[in-house]
Amino acid sequence: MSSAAKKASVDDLLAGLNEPQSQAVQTPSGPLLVLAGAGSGKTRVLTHRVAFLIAAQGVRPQEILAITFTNKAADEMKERIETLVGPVARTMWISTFHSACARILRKEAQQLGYRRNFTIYDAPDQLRVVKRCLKDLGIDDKRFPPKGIHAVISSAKNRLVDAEAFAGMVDDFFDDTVARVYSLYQEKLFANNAMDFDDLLMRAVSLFQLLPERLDYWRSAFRHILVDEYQDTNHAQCVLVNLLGKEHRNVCVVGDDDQSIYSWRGAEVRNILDFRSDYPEATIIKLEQNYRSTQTILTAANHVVSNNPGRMQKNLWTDLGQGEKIVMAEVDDEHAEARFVAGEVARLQQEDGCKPRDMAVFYRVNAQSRVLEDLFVRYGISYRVVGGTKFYERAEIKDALAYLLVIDNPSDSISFNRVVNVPKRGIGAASLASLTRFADAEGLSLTEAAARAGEISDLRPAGEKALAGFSGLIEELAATAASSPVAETLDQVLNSSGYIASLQAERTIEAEGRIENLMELVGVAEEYGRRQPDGSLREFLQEISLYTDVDKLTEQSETVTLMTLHNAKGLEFPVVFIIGAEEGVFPHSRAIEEQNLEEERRLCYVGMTRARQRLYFTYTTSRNLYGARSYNLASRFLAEIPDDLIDFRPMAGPARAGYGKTGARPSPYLGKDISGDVPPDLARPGRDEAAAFFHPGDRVAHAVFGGGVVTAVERGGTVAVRFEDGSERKLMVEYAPLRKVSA
DNA sequence: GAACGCCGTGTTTTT
DNA sequence: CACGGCGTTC
Repeated sequence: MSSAAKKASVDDLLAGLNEPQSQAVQTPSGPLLVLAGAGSGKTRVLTHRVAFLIAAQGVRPQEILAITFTNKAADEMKERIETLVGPVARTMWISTFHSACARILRKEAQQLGYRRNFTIYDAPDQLRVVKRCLKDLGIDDKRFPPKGIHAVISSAKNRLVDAEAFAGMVDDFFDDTVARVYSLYQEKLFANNAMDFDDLLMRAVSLFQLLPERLDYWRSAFRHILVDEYQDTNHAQCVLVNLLGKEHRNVCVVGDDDQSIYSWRGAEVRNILDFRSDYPEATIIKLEQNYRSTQTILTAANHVVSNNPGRMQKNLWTDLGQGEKIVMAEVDDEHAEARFVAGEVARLQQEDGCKPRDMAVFYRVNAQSRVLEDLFVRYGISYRVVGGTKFYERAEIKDALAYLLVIDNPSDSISFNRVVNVPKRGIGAASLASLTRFADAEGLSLTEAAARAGEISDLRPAGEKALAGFSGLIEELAATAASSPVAETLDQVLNSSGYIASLQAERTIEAEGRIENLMELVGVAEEYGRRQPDGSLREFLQEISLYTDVDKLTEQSETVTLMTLHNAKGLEFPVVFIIGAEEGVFPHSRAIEEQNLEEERRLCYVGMTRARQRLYFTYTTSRNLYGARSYNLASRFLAEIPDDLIDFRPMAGPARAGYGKTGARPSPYLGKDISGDVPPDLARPGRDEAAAFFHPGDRVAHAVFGGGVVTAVERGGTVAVRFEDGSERKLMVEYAPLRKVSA
C-alpha cells in the first residue's frame, strides 16, 4: 500500500468524527477509558479505533482482541471493520467473553484435565445437573430450590470463588448445603467433560493463574484488547482483562455507568468506575454528543437517571432538535394497553409513513408479550418477539442438538439421558438405572456402557436389546459425522433416530411446528456449512451453544419488534413503546423489595434512549398478573420526567373518582417503602407529607373538579385549591383524588 | 413402560 | 396461569 493511499484511508477513518470521538480513535497505545453516553457513537469509535490501529499504527489484526456483549454485536462490528480495513478483519478475534474463552479453552483444555471436545451446558442443562446433585446428596429440593442453589453457585463463580473456597467461607446452613452441591456439581460437570457458562470464564482465569507460561502466550497473542459495554462486566471478566492486558496495558474499555443493567448476574459497575485505579495513567474521554434521539427524549432520560446517586457526571446533548413530546398513555388494563399500542402502530404507518420495523415495544418481563401478541395477530400486525422461549431452548431443538452432542462428546451424560429414549424406544427408568450402575462400577461413560449392554447382568432382555440398538444408532451417526457436513449428519440424526417420524405420527399442529423448527435448524446447519466449509461438528455446536436470540435479530423488514428492556440494549428504533410503566411491574416488585431501584432506573434510561424520534409510555390502572388482578400505581419513573416534555393521554371516557383514575398525569412519587402489595391508598401522600408535597402555586388536577392551582397549604394535611371553574375548595390531601401536575 | 391427569407451586432480567 | 413433579391407570 502506498503511503499516500494509506494516509488517505487514515483521513477517511477520522472524517466525520467529532472532537472527542476522533481523540478516542487516535489515542495512542496504552490504557483508554471511553465513557460513552447513550447514542454517542460508541460503536463507531470502537470500529474506527480498531481500523486506526491497523491502518495507522501497524498493529496486526490477529493481535487484536475485541470483546462485545452479544454475538450479534460481534458480527456487526466485524462487518463494519471489514468495510474499513478489508478482509483482514476476519483474522481478528471479535467475540463475547464467553466465546473467546471457549475458543481459548478448546486449545488449552488438556492443561485443565478436560478434553478439547468438552460440551457447554446451557441454563436448563445446568439446572438438571443441580437437580441430580440434590438427589444424589439426598437434599430436599423443596427446602433448597435448584434455581436458588444454582444462582448462588453462579454468583460464586463470577466472583472466582471455587467450590473449595466457597466451602471455606460458609457461614450459614443454606450456604453449607450449597457448598456440598457446588462441589458435586463441579465433579459432575467434569465427569461429563462439560462446562457451564461461568466455567468458561473461571477456567480461563485459572488457566492463566496456574500456568504463567500459557498466560505469557495469550498475553503476547493479544497485544491490544478492547472491551465494549464494560459497565456490564463481572469480576471474572475484569480479572481476565487485567491478566491479559495489565502488562502491555493496551486496554481500551468503553461503557456507560448509567447503562449498567446486569448486576443480578454478577456485573459490577465498579469495574468501570475503578478502571482509573487499575490503570492510573489511563486516558479518559467522554462522549457526550448524542446522535440518536431528540432533545426531548434526551432531556427526559437525563432527568430520570439523574435521580441515581453516585454517577459519573455526563451531560448528554444533541442538535437534532426538540422533536415530539413523549406520549404518556393511561389505560384501563393490559388489553387496552395492547389496543393503544396497536392503534398507534397502525396510525403511525398511515399518517407518518413509519415502517413496522421502525417500531419496537419494550416490556419488563417476557410474559407481557402475550397479550400484545394476541392482539397483533388479530389486528394483522406482523411482529417478532426477541428473547422469550429461545429457539435453541425449544425441546425439539435441544433434542436434536443433544444427539449431536453425544456424538461429539460421548461422556456427556446429560445429553445422553435426554435422547436415550426420545423418541420412545423402550428404555425406561429401570433400564437406565441398571445402565448407570454398570457405568459407575466399570468407570465408563453411559455411551460406552450402552455399547456393552450385553454384559449388564440385571438388564432385562428387552432393555438390553433397546440399549444395544441405541448404541448402534449413535455409532452409525458418529461414523456419518466423521465424514460428512454438519447438515447431513443432522439430517441423518432426525431420520435414523425416528425423531421426525414420531412427530409426523402425532399429526398435531404443534408437532408440525416442531418439524418446521427442526427444518430451520437444518437450515442453520446448511448455512454454517456454506460459511465454514471446513467447519467441524464441534465448532458448530460451540457456536450454537453460545448463541442467543438477540444475535439472530436481523433487519427483517415488515415486522414490529417486541422485546424485554434488557434485550433492547445496544439497539435503536425511531419509535419506542415502553409498556407496563407501573409500580410493581416496572420497577419490578422484586427490585422494590430488594431496594434495587437504581438498576431499574438505569433500565428505564436504557429503554428511553433507544428511541430516535418518538417515545411512548403506557401504564394501566389495573392489570392481570400471575392470574390475579392487581392495581398498580403509575411508575415512579414517569413522575421523574418534566411535565413540559409530556403529552399526557388520560384514560378515555369520563374520569372516575378513585385511585389512579384521576385523569391527571402521575405525580412525583412520594412513598419510600411501598411494595406492590400495599393497598393503593397507602401510596398517597400522607397527612404529614402534604405540606412538603404541595406548595402554593402548584398546578394540580382533581378527578372530579378538574384542573386547578394550589392557593394555600394548611395544617392537618389540607390544601386550598382554586379550580378552573372558579370554585375554591379545601381538600384533605390524604383522601382527595388530587394529583400534582406541575410545580 | 407409557400416558394421563391431578395437585402444588412459583413466577425478572440472560451470556 | 403454566409448568413440573408425582401418582394412577392402562
